[in-house]
Amino acid sequence: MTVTLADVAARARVSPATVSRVLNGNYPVAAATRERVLRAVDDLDYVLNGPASSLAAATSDLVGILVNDIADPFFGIMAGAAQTEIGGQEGTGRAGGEKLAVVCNTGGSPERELTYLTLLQRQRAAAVILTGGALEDPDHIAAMTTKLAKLADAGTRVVLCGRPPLPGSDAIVASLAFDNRGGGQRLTEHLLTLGHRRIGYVAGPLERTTTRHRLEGHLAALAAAGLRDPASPDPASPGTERGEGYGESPGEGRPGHEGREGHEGHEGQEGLIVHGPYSRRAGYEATLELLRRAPDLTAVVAANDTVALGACAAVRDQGLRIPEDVSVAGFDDLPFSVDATPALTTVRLPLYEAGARAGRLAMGTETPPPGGIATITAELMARASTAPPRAAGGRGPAD
Amino acid sequence: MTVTLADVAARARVSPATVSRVLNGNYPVAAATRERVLRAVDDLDYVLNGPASSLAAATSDLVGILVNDIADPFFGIMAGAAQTEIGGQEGTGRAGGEKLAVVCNTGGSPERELTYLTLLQRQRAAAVILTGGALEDPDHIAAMTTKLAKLADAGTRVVLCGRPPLPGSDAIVASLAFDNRGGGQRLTEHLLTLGHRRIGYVAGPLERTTTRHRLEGHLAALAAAGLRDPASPDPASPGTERGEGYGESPGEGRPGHEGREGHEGHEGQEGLIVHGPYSRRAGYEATLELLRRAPDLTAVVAANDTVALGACAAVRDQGLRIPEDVSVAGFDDLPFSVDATPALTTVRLPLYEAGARAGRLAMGTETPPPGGIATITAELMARASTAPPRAAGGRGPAD
DNA sequence: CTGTTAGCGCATTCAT
DNA sequence: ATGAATGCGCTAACAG
Repeated sequence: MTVTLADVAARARVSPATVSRVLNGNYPVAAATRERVLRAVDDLDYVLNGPASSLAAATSDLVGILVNDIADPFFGIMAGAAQTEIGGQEGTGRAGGEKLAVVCNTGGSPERELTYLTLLQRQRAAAVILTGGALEDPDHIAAMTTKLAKLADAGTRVVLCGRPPLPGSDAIVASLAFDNRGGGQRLTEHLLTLGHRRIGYVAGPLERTTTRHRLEGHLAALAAAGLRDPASPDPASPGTERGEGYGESPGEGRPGHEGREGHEGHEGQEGLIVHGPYSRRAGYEATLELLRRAPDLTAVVAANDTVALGACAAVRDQGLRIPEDVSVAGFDDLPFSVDATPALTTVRLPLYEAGARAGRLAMGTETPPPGGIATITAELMARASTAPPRAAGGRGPAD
Repeated sequence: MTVTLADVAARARVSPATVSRVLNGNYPVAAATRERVLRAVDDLDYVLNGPASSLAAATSDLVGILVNDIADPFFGIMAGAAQTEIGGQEGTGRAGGEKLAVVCNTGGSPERELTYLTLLQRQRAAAVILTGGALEDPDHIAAMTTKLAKLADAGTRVVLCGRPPLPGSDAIVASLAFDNRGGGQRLTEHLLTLGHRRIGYVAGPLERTTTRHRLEGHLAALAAAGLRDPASPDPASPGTERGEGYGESPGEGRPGHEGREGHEGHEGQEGLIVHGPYSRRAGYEATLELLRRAPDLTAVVAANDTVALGACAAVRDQGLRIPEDVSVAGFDDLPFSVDATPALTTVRLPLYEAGARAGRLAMGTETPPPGGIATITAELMARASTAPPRAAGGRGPAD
C-alpha cells in the first residue's frame, strides 16, 4: 500500500542508499542519477517516512517552540517569526532538509511546560525554543534545568527567547533576554518627568521573571525620585510563598477571575501595586481596586498592553478621562496599542526580530552572542495616553 | 548513553515486550509487574523513543493544527482550545497516551499549507486540524483534496474548523463551518434597520471562503432591502483572476502595504467595496479610500475586528466621530473588541468552543455531526460603534 | 560516485 | 500474563 524508499530505488534502478542521499542532499550524487531518482519520487508520489528516518539518524527535523499563551499576539508574533525563519524557505513540498517548526502552548502551566519538553525529547527534536518569561519557583527551575540539560545531551539545540538565562546552564545555545527592567524603569521615569507622583501599578502574575523585572524597573525609578526607600526588599522575589493560583493563568475561557491584591507596603506608595494575570480582565479589576484605594492616583502603569486595555476601560467606567484625569501606560507595544484611543504609551519590544533571531539560532544559521547571552533593549514609546497630571485639586468627572 | 526499553526490561527483570505493554497500557499486565516496570522507568529516567515507537506502530502521537496567522487571536483562540482538549489532560510527564498537539503557521500561503501537510504526513500524524477560511483557487483545492485523501488513507484523522467542507471529500472526519454568510447578513441588516443606506464594505483578501461568505451575506441583506440587484454576479467567486498578491498576506512585519481596490460596480453601491488583507493597516487605508470615493457614507463594515480597528482609526483621522458621523462594525468578536472605544459592534463566533470541539473530534472523543458537517452559528453583538445615521444634511467635523 | 551491510528502538505477532 | 522472535523504513558506515 504505502510506497517506500526501496520502491523508489527499484524504479530509479539505483540502491536505496542513493535515493536516501539525493533526498537528504548531504552527499554527492551524479546529476543524472539525481534526476532519475527525483522523477521516480514524483512518479510514485513518495513521501519519506519520518519516524524511520529519525530512528536511523537518531535525530528528527522537529523544532518545538513553547509559548505561554498562544492567543496572545505577544507570543504569536515571536513564534511566527521563528517559524518563518525555520520552515519557510522552500515551497516545493518535496523532501529535503525541511524542518517542521511547531508551536506548543503551555498556557503558563509549569507542568505542561515540562510535559511538552518530554514529548519533544521523546521525538528527538532538533531544537527547542522557549519563549516568554519563566516561572521562578525553585522546584520548577531545578526540573527545567535538568530537563534542558538532558535535551541538550541528546543533541537538541535549546534557545531562550524573551526569557532570562538559566543560571548555570551551559547546555543552552543562546538566551535572548528582554530588558524588561530597563524598559520598566524608563516608562516610570517618563511618568515622573511628566509630574506624576501617585502612580498605580498593575503587575503581572507573581513569580514570573517578566513580572518581577518590570516591577523592579518601576520601583527603581520611584526610588531614584525619592518616592520609595531603595533598601526595601525586592518584590515578588523567589522564595515568596506561591501566590494563590497565580502564574497559572490559562489563556481564554476562564471568566470569573477577580484581580486580587498582591504585595503591598512599599514606602510612600502603599497599596499602589496589585498583581494579576496578563489579561484584560485582570487589568480592569485591578485598576478599579487601585482607584478605590487611592483616589488621588494620576497614573496607572500596566504589566503589558493587554492589561493596559483593561485599565483604560476601568478608568473610563469610573467617569475619568485618559490622559486628562489619569494617564495609562502599557508594555510590549503590540500592534493594537497604537490603535487604542488615546494611543497607548508603552515600551516597545522587538518581538518579531527576536523571534526570527531565535529561529536562526535554533537552526544554527546565526552565531550565538558572546557568552550565549544577549539582552534586547526595550524602547519607550510615549504616546497620547500619558500626559502631565492635572494641577492638584479635585478632578472633574469626564464630561 | 541513552537508555532504551531493553535497559528498563533488564532492570525490572521482565521482557521488553512487557515494558512496552505497560507503557502503552493497551494490554493486560499484572499489577505487581507494572509497578516494578514503572519503578525501573523512573529509576532509569527512561524516555520513550518516539520515532522508534512510531515506526513500529506505523502511527505517531503527533497532532497538527494548521493556522493562517498565528499572531492573530482569531486563530490563537481556536488553536489553544484544540490543544487543551488534545494534550492537556495529564501532568505526569511520564510516558503514556500523550498526544503532542502542535500548531503550524501557514501565514496564509497555500504552498506552506501544502508543505506542512506533507511534513505532517511524513511524521504519520495521528490527526490534522485545519482552521480558518480556505483559498478558493481551483488548483489549490485540487491539491488539498488529494493531499487530505492521502493523509486520511494513511490513517490520519482530518478535521476542518472554521472552514467549509471540501466538496466530495469523504476522507474528512468532520467539518465545523462558521455561518459567515448568515452573520454577515444579520450585521448588515442591523445597519439597515438603523437607517443606513450608504454602507462601505472593507472586504478581506480575494478568493478566501471567509471573505466571500461574509460579503455574500452583506450583499444579500442589501438586495433584500432593494439596494442592490439580487441577480448581480457573486463577488470574488472562483475563476476570478488572482488578485495581485492578495491571499498571501503574511502576518506581521510587512509595512508598506496599500489597500487596493477590488471588485466594483454593484448596482446602487458603486465602489463601496474594497478588498485587502485581514490587517489593521488594510482596514485603515481601505476606509480612507472609501471615504474619498463616497463622502456620503454613513457606515463601514469591516471584514473582521482587526480590520475594523483600522477603519475606526481612519474615520477618526478624517475628523469624523463614531458612531455619530460614521458607524463601524467588525466580525469575530475578539476579546479586544469590547474594549475599543466605542465598543465595537460585531458578530460573535464561538472560537474557543469550536476549537475545543475540533480537538475532541480529532481525538475521536466526540462523535462527528450527521454527515460530518456542522454549521456554527454567528451571533450579532450590537454595541456602541453603530447608531442611526445623522438625519440627512452635511456632517460637522468632530469637535 | 554508488552499492552492501547492519542496525536504530520499539510493537507485535506468535508461543507458552 | 509473559517471553521470544520478527520486521517497520531508513541512514550510515564501509567497501568498491
